[in-house]
Amino acid sequence: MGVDCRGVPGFPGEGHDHRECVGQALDRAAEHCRRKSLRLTPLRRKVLELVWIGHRPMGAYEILASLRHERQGAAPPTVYRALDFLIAQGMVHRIEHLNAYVGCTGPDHPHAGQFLICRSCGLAAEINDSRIDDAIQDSATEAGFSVGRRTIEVEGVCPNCAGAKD
Amino acid sequence: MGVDCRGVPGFPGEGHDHRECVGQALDRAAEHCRRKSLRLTPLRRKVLELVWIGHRPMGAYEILASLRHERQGAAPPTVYRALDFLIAQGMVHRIEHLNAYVGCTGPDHPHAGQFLICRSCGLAAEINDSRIDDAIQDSATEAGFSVGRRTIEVEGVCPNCAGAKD
DNA sequence: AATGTTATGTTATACTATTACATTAATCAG
DNA sequence: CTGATTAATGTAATAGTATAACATAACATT
Ligand SMILES: [Zn+2]
Ligand SMILES: [Zn+2]
Ligand SMILES: [Zn+2]
Ligand SMILES: [Zn+2]
Repeated sequence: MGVDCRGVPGFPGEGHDHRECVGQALDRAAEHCRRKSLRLTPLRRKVLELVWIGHRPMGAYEILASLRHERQGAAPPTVYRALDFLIAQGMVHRIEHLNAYVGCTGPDHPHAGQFLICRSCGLAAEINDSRIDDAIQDSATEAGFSVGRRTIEVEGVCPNCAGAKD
Repeated sequence: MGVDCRGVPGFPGEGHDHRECVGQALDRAAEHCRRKSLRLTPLRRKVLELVWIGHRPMGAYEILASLRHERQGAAPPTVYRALDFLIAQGMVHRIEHLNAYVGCTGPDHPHAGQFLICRSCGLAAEINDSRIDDAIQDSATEAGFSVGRRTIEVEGVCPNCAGAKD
């Protein structure tokens, strides 16, 4: 069934079964909400699906445009409120330097995502590497700084795109 | 003369001579431009000075408002163009998650800044810790990803503010 | 001075996000 | 089931951030 696009870290290969990939994300979200007695409403579910449509970060207004295909009256707050919920639940991360949003593969335990973002194809891979977290923690501690939310975003070229240059 | 606010890493203490601190930043900028035959125009110099006024990230429109005190016709492009120049020369960094800009202490060799940003007082300390860079580099390499620009922003509580709680 | 280049002025607009308040839908007590 | 309560969404307006496009001015080179 192609490459497992939930594999972290890594970029999804070309052949991966993306329908399955999105389906799993939606299933995880449903299960997560069920356990926490939260409401994965049709709107929230749809926004999550739209965020997952590619493995690339999507802008809020891009999501809004898609959403309007089936929900004609949707407005910015419609999307931003759904995103707020999904982010609070760890199902979506915000990429600061793109003002864009991307689905998270492992919402079970809270974490700030660490991202590799390809400048060529736009795909984003979430890596959650404890070495990076540890290095930040060590450095901050030496400065007497108590660490909260972290933003780790690395722009560069993914292996697929680097290979394509040959 | 108080704590040296150019010391990296670290947060400037209360007593540091900030006039001197800004003066040094402007001097470094002038020297940098002289060596590279770049023009540190009055506008660019003033914007750099405004960015340096606090050790806290400043928004573009906040800079614009200050700038207008002495340059009545200033408009958004006035500020953004100066910031573009200063960023390209490594004299200023952009803090993505605040949409704000902060002066860099070491523009000599190009680098992406790593920042500790206090959620209480707003001060930003630039740390450029090779351990963090190395961890990112290692992780990216294992994913086959070639690293370009990095965004490392850590929000938390600085030692001054943590101490103030007592 | 004539020319080409870089920087700035100026106006308008695009893009991103939030406020405020009205309405609807789900939950819960009785 | 009804009514009260809370949570979610609809809707309109606005705030905040950044850029496009073109004109003018300053600077550098010949
Ligand atoms: Zn994640
Ligand atoms: Zn790529
Ligand atoms: Zn720096
Ligand atoms: Zn502080």
